[in-house]
Amino acid sequence: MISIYNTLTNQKEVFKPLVPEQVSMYVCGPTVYNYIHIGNARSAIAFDTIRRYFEYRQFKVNYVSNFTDVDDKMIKAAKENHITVQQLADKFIAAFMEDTKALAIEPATKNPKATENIADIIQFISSLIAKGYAYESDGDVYFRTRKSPDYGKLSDQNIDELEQGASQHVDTEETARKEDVIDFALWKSVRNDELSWESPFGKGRPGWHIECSVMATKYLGPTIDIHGGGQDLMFPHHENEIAQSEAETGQKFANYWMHNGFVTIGEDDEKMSKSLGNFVTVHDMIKEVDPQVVRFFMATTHYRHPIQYSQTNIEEATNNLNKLKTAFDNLNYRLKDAVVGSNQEVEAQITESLAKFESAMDEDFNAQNGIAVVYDMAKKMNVYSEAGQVELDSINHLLETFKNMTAVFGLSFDQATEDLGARVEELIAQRLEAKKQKDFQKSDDIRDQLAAEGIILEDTPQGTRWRKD
RNA sequence: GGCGGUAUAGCCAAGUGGUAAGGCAGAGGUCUGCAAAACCUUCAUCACCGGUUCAAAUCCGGUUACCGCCUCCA
Repeated sequence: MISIYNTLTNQKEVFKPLVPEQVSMYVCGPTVYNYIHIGNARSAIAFDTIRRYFEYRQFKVNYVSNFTDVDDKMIKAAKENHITVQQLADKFIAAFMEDTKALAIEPATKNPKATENIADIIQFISSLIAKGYAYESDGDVYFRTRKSPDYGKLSDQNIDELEQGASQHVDTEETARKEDVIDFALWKSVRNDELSWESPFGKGRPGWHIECSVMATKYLGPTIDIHGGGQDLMFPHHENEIAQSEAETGQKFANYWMHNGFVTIGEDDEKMSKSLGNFVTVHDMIKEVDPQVVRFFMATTHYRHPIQYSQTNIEEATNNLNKLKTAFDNLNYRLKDAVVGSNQEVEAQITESLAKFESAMDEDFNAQNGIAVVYDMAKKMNVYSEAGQVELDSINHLLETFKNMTAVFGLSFDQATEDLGARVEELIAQRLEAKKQKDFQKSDDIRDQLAAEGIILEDTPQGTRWRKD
């Protein structure tokens, strides 16, 4: 039984899917006007990990995540680069695919684009107008926020206080067209030659929030199981999505709302964001940091907690990941001398670890507790790899279980079957011979030489084990 | 001003009533020709004050500090 912390109710709730064994998830994706930054990556990793755990738990997951490929920022960036909005979008969608692949994020079931759903968006807006939830004003269309009876329920905001807050940040020209300052745009009129579409309300383009309502309901139905995104999207974006969607369908939009924490950066622990200009793109980061380390670091931090992206934390993650890799390799090395059969004690430990892992992850995807079980497994694997006699079935079972658990975090461990090459094999053999003759000077020289080439030799009772540095 | 979130060892970080998981770093030890890897041992009373309780990091009240949202942002 999986529990989820639901931002809508501010408490943990038992997850009950709309359809047994299935999960529909909608996660707000990026605006594709630049390379994604590590905050976007954090969100994608958090929800990918959640998705992977559902899949581990045998759920069939329908995971939809959009690309916002038309808005003011897109148009501005396209102009600056003297390319079309479409070309800009194509470029950064391709980059997104590349970056997320490096971070071992599974492709979404569907990545709809706003521009591919304009007809549905217009339809949705027309319907809201017909129902009295929206109104046209000088070519724009706005949502009547006050018609939404429980507006503010997600972010726990009071509509009157929002109104006060909103009045401090107004674009007077736009306000003049609104009935109420807290109304938000569904459709923005376009008067020049910018990217636009014809509509019953005139030439224009969709507002930001509407695309998610349209695409979520279109691809996943009027009610979805889980809607996710970064904490900063809670208000106004998700609040507005709820208002629009529930006005249109008359049904609850999403049963569970999940929001991931931020990435902070620098000594001040400051929130990283594009507007502050202190962001690191994934494109740049993975030139310097192993993407698997980043994946590990972010996936094993609790998704609701902030992540401090720092040199120290990345180094620590590197050490921890190496520890896991070493444990895997150490046990893997014993396959060659394992005897047929299985070990009851080891089997019992596996069963126990699995139960612990699952109860940890069932509890709102508590990755910290989950990874603690993985560390424990690694320790058991190391202990077993030093046993005098090891059993083939149990080694394989341990390795397989370890792989399954770590796969939830997007990690993969491969059996080292790589051929080192005849020259290296020969050197290892020479070192062994030198050791036999107690010519330690020579054996150490060979070890140092290989170490310089990135090949680490380790002596065990079963022979010389090697790994790449 | 409104709303929300944090505060646990040198660092990262679990833990919502029963006497502090785990990892990194550190110290000591075992194994090894020496290493490496690994294993073992060791390392905190939970921001502060007050209260409830047989019992609180965990509940209640208050204080302080930091962070986020309320405007584009994952």
